[in-house]
Amino acid sequence: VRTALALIDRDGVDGLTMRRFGAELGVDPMAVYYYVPNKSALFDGVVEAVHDEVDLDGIDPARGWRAVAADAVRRLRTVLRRHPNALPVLATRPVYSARLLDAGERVLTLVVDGGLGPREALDLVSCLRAFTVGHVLVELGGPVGGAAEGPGATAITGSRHPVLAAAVADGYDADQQYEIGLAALVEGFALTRGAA
Amino acid sequence: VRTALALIDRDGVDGLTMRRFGAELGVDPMAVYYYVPNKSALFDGVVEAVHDEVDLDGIDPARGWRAVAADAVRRLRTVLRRHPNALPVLATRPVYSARLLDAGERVLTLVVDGGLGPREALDLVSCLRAFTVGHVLVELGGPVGGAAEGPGATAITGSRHPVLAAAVADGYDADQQYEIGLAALVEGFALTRGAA
DNA sequence: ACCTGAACACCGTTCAAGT
DNA sequence: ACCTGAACACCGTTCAAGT
Repeated sequence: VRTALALIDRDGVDGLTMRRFGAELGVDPMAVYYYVPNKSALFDGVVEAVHDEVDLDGIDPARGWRAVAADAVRRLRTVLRRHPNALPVLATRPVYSARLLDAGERVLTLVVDGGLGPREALDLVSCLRAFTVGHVLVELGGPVGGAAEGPGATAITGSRHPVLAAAVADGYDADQQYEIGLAALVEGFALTRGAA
Repeated sequence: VRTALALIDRDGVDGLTMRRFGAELGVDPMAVYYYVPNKSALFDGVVEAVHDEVDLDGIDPARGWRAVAADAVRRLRTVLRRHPNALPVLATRPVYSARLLDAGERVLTLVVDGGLGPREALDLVSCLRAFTVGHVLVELGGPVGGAAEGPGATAITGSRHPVLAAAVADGYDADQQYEIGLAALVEGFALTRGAA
């Protein structure tokens, strides 16, 4: 599974091929099928492997649920950005393995220990997670300010897109925007669902 | 392009094949290449087609930027949910066509007319968009409360996942959770970046 | 200008066969 | 138990050829 992830990191999702995978392992391509039922299961393994990189240690519930939830999801973001090629797989494949369920429980427990009710914790973490995945998805898709690659790409023109141009005028920083959204989501949640 | 989207809606992303596409059009499979350079361009067309379904008419800036932004993104969500099979394509492919840029400008203009600065409008809409796409992505991936399909799927067990079990105890409603996150993001944005 | 069909270099997966 | 290799039914794309 580790080699599968490495292959995706290097060559993209389409670069992971049962044949290439076998070659990388120095083995007949079809030998893989003895250990893995099919390519789909291999992808599931990759999803788990990426999530395993998220380090939840050292998050202190005593700092309160806002800090806990924000930190947990920041760490997820860091890992996601480390594997840009694997992200489409992550975002697209729902995997309900015991390992992933355990990780979810762990995060929720931290947030609950930070002072939120179970239901509120789940809603908050789910929303933060959705925001994080979505944000990294567009960030890695290319800069919002145009400059996109490929044919058919169009740049922002001040005459045709005055508001967009004005918005992007003094730069565009994905990290900064992520923090803005993160803060808004957490504070807004406190406001509308608020506990302490 | 319309038939391409229909094919995806019916048979999934992998169901869209140049050969099948040609067949659906009642034409030699390879005739498609006269009109479209490659499959990638066809996908770009599909992304545009889906976005075109988002109806921005009748959103009244007079109701203020909060209502405008929330409504715009709710309408996006409705469209995304209408094309579950196309969503992975949407989420994954950045397309910077003139058409999509125009649509973005239009939304931003509405929000700015609703009383927000250009930069704030871009940050808010980007974050809302990321949240919306991410949320629909997990919603369509399957219910969070387990019940996932496929082998290796595990259910939540009260003993192993007490917090998760407690959180899901009285049901789980994706629409409701989306509205919670949406409200939190908008209100939190008002709080931290606030204009009127 | 528009379409055809053969061909090329790949896929994922199955399966009988080897050790 | 673990690996091989031929085979099957597909892919996307190119290209010479037809009308």
